[in-house]
Amino acid sequence: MNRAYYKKERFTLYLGDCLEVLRDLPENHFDMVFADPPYHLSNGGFTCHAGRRVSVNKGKWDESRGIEEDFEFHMRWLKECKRVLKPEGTIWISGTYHSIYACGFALQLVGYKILNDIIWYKPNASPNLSCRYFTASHETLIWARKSPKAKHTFNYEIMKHGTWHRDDILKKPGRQMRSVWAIDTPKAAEKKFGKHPTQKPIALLKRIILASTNEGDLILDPFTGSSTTGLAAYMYSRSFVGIDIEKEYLDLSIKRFQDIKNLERKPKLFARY
Amino acid sequence: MNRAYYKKERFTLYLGDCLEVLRDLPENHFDMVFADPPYHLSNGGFTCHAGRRVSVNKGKWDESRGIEEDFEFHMRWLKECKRVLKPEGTIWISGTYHSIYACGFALQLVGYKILNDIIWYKPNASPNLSCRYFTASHETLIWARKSPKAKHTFNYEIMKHGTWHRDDILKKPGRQMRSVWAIDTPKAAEKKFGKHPTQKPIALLKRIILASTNEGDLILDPFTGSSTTGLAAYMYSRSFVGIDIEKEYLDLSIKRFQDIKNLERKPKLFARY
DNA sequence: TATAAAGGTGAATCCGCAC
DNA sequence: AGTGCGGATTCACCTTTAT
Repeated sequence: MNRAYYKKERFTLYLGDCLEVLRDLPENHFDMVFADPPYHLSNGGFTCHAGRRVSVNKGKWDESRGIEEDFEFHMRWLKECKRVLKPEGTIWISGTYHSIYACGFALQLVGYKILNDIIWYKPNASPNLSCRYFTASHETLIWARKSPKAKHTFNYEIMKHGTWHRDDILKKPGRQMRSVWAIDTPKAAEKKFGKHPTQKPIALLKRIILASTNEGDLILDPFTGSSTTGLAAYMYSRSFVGIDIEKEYLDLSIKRFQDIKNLERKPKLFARY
Repeated sequence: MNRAYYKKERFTLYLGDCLEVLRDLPENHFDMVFADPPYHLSNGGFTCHAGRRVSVNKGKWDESRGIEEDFEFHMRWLKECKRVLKPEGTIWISGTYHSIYACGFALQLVGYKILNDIIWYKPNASPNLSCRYFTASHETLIWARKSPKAKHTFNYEIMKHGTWHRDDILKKPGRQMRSVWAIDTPKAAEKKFGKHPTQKPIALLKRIILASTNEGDLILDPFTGSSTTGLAAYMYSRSFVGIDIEKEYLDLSIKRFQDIKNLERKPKLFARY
């Protein structure tokens, strides 16, 4: 068993390759997985290597190879996550078009049942500078259940009657939560300890966790990055296990976790819903 | 060569299996393809057969078989569409989570380059009756180019400076068109000649056609249904070829096309942008 | 002290130009 | 013909200044 890189109360971090760490975790163990997998080789011509972005543009043959290799990778980690999920457990996957189609198709092939796809709309997205495309201003989240049969957690009333509409122009008060959410990308205040390229806003993870888990549940993030998932889990009295291959990001996670005590003094960030 | 089921001016319909009709069309011929492919066997437990929906629920083995068969089908029609597209041509694919991940991944494997994914948000979507999921209120559209190299058409200024904001709460006037569009589902007036299960609003197709084609361009819809694509193409002086395997839907298409003359008297439907 | 206006900064991609 | 650099593009944020 891998030794934890950091453990405090209900917040645990493992340093290492996600497939290797996952193999050592017990099966039927987690209530929910949130995963923001890396893009790898395909499409963008970049891969994440030792914390730096390295060009791997080797022409069309390699690009198509990259797509297939990405897909194999997604199949592998999705299978491992399925093993460690409880039968009634669910998984969230986030991504842009570079990765989400391979992920979503792999998810279906591995046997998960998709429950919803959710669109995170970013009202404050950056403009498109090339002026030859639409301005990318959303990410896709897929929510799926391990087993086609089991009964998943969905906190319908909290989603419906919470005060989400105060920050989300698309949520109508007292109406059902829909599949498109308007949430700003993180502002400077949320990034004060350092930057992670795909850092999610805490408001997004809070909504996900409140919707699909209960107090005391155990949540896993196999590509934890700066651990926004872990912070939201901790705030709502869930337990958390995060994995990342980059020590740099785990150190950033720890700084953010230790700062939660400061956040506690700001009631707005801890508003229940 | 298949004989056209209907042809008038720039509006042509073929009756038959889309793969067979596509095989008879010349290569490097079309400027744009819009496709709303069927779900087939997987996931929903339904298949479209002779105009009726037939249950094909045969348990898990068949479900997984269905996913793979769907994928093979998507690979086939996407390859055929690639052949008939001009090098600088683009393709739009629409779908919900049941089909869009298989389609998107097949698209990438076949060698298209994804340009954007667009979210069609439906402000007037139906509520979720089970109360165990988020309310599905969007569809996904993928926009991709045949060749990774060639230069595609994108009418940036029309998208940016058009009056879209009059009907779309997410479009800011004078700002770039973004990847999430708020457009209502078709009202009764748009369905007066009959119903098609996945009929799209004319406003959606008008935006797509104005964004990604020029006057006189040739547009193909291999699963044309009630031919909303064809109507929008005709209104904007593009040429159109539609294919469907259901005679019933082609007859509906013809009724709608012949009614365009009436629409012409209603300036609102013909507003340029 | 709060609100409003004004100016500088940064992000990603493509183009043309020089070599 | 490939490489590599600089410029252009847009819009939300952040900071500074003004009311």
